[in-house]
Formats: sequence, C-alpha cells, structure tokens
Amino acid sequence: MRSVAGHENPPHSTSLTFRITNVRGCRYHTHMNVSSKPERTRLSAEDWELAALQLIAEQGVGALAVEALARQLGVTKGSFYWHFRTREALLHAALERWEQYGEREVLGQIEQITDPRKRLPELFRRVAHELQPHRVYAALLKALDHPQVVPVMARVSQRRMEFLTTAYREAGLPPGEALNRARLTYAAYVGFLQLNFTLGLPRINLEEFDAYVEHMIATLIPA
Amino acid sequence: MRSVAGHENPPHSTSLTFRITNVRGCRYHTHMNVSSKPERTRLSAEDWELAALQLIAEQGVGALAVEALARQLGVTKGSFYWHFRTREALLHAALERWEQYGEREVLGQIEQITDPRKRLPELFRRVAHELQPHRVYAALLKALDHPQVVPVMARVSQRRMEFLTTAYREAGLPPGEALNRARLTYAAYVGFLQLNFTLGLPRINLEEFDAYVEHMIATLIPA
DNA sequence: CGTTTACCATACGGAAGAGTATGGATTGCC
DNA sequence: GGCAATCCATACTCTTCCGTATGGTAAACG
Repeated sequence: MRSVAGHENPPHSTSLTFRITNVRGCRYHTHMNVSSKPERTRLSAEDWELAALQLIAEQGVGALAVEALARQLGVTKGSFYWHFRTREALLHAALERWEQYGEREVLGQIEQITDPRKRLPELFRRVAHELQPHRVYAALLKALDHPQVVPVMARVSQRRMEFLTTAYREAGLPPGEALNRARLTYAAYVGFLQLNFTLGLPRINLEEFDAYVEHMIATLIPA
Repeated sequence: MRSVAGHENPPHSTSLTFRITNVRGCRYHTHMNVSSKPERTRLSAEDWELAALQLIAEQGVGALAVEALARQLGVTKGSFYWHFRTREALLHAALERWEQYGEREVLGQIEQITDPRKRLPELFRRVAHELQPHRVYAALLKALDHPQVVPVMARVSQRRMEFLTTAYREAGLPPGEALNRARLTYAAYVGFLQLNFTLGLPRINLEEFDAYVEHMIATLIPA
C-alpha cells in the first residue's frame, strides 16, 4: 500500500550526481509520432527534464503537459508520476537544470578572452551567431507571468547584467555609465530575441544581420 | 428557433460607430470580488472588448477566459455568447480595437513636433514616462506563440519601426544606419518592457531611471 | 399597453488535462 | 532462479473551461 501523497522510494532526492551527456538517445526526436519507439529502455528523471526543456524551447512553458510529454517519450503518465510528484515539480527541476548547465557555454568561453577591449565585440558576435542555446531563454521570457520562472529568470538576468557591467567598466566606461550601458545592451538582446524567432519581424537575411551586429558593436561599445 | 451556428441578429457587424469613452464605468475594478455589481445595466460588445483588453494587460492572453470575464463583469456566459460567437472572436475584436485606438496616443503627439532633432529625444522621454498604455503591448509580446496575435504584433511593430527609421534619417543618419539604429532602438524598447514590468529586474528607482533614459538618448541618438 | 427585440440566467454536454489507484512487467541482486 | 526494487500501463476521478440549448426578464417601440 502506497503512501497517500508520494512514493516510497522515489528518486526525488535532488541527486548531485550530474550526468551532462544523455545516457539514452531518446530526446532528439523533434516531431516523432506515436508508435515510434526508438529505444524502449526505461526512463530516468533526467530524461523527463531534458525532454521538458526541449518542449519548452519549441512550444513554450504553457505547452508543458505531462500526457503530451509521455506520448513524445513513448510512455504513459504512469511513468511520469513515478519520477515526479507533480507537473510543477518537473518544471522546477527542468528550470534548475537549465540554470545550472545552460549558462557556462557562452559566458565561460568569453571569460577566457584576456583583452578587455576584445571581449565585448567577441561576445556580441558569438551570441548573435549561436542563438540556438538561447531558445529556452526566449521561451521563458514569454512565461514571466508564471510564478515559477520569475525567480530563475531574475537570477540569470542579474548575473548576465553584472557580467556586462564589469565588461563595460573594463572597457573604459565610468561605473555609472557602465551600468546604464549594460542595461541598454541587455534590453537590446532581450528585445531582439522576442522580435526575431518568436515574431519574425524584419525577416532579416544573413549578410544584413551581420551588418546589424556590427552596427550594434559600433554604437554600444566605446572605442 | 435559433440558427445552429450563430445568432439571428447579433451585433457582430463590425460597427463603425466608435465610442472611445466608456458609457458605463464598470471596467475599472482591478480586483473586485464576486458579489460586487457596481452597475447592473446591460452590456455591449464594446464592454466585453475593453474588459478583455484590461484582463490581457493584467494577466496576459492566456488568462482570457469567458467565464472569468463574465464573473468580473457581474454576468454569466449567457451574456457573452450573445455578443460573440466564440472566445476567439472576442480576442480578435479586442486586438483589432487595440490596434486602432491604442496607437495614436503616443505616435500622434510626436508627429506634431516639427524639429526632427528634437523629435527622437522627446519620443524617448515620453514613452519612458507613459509606460501604462504599453502594458497591453508587453502582454501581447509574451503571447507571440498564439497565432491570432502574431499578425497584429507584426503590423504594429512594423509601423513603429518604420516611424523610427524615418526619424533617424531625418536626424541625419544615412539610410542603412538609420534602419539598423531603428532596429536597435526598438529592440531596446521591447527588452525594457519585458525586463521591467513583467520581470522586475533591476528594480530601478525614479531618478536612476531618468539617468538611464538620458543615457539611452546620448548613446542612440546622433548629435 | 402589449409585442418585439435585446440581453441574460440556468442547465447541460463534451473535451482536455492533472492526479490517483493498482496491477503488471522488467531489472538488479543474492 | 527467485525475490525485491524499479519502472510502466490501464483505468479511473476531478476539475476547468468552451460551447449549446432554452427559457426568462428588461428595455424599446408601436
């Protein structure tokens, strides 16, 4: 007889055994139909979290439904409710995972650039051309009414803003201006995410996009 | 005997008798509970559209439910489905109303400024200090996955972008730079909306905010 | 003043999705 | 091989919300 509100021995323990790479390949089917079960091994909580993040990136937080996710993974709800106590718990775990791993990819490489003058232009160009890892961020930006994503986004945005502020200071701006310039830069980044691969506003092509990025660099970064 | 899919004589006709001011005051209760019926006159389709826009501004497009709206207006669904054929029709009407009336307030005043050099700074300062009419736009920005809002936002953003582009040209920028500067400016505007009254990111106070606006003007507008 | 029109309440049907209960299948371990 | 832990399927319940059907009430109008 199971306990009323929970499992007897569920892996809900926020296990610190992080496996970054996936053990099973079953999270790369972007649009697989039902009756396509690529690998019918068992699932882990991590699989659910990664699939949740992928679904969030593609269709937004509002589309995160457990039965839809189960269909996509080739199982039913019964599997889900063994790994997670509730849908809210899955969202929490997925957001936590994203906050911990999804960051270092961009900011980690930039910190290795020693010359402070070269750092900001390189950051701009890299972010502009590697927009794929920012799709989750863009999706979460549209879910800021959701109480669970607000603190996560506040922390992430705060960290990025601080990074930008110190970068502008090291580039020669006085502290007050560096903070305001960081605000302006980050707002431009966020707005660009919204206007482009959620709305497809100017439907800009590649060479024109490069010109826009260089215009941004020339306008925002002090010589 | 009513027709199967529609009403006999419903005011669905997109009536061109525009009444901008509300006839009845019953759309200003931001959080009134049930059992508070301020004025129990009858409702019109316009009342529903205005209430829908207010609800969208406060809680987003996803919160636009007909039974919730009916509760807020002190009636039941029976009223709603007399005025509108479906929920989708209400959203369409509300968006159309917003697109037609919600614009001229800002851009109309700016166009009366004759000096092209003074126009952009004045636009920046006004938009920064009258953020209230932009709450619907911010809410719609978070609903860009919704198929109904995409064309509306595309049109509105396109018009604003073109306005910005010509303003920058009249301020002395060459055409290519004017377009890119308009992109940058509008992205900063959109990002600022997201980061501030959806996320409350830097929780900036008033005098610091004024300094930020002046910094924006100094950075983005050519001397 | 009564009839028509406009507006609303009540009650229902149905779909979608969260969460529960429970038994079955599979894996790891002794 | 057998037992226990792990993972999943099936079959429910409950809630929410869209939409329909239909009768009722208040306003408009002759």
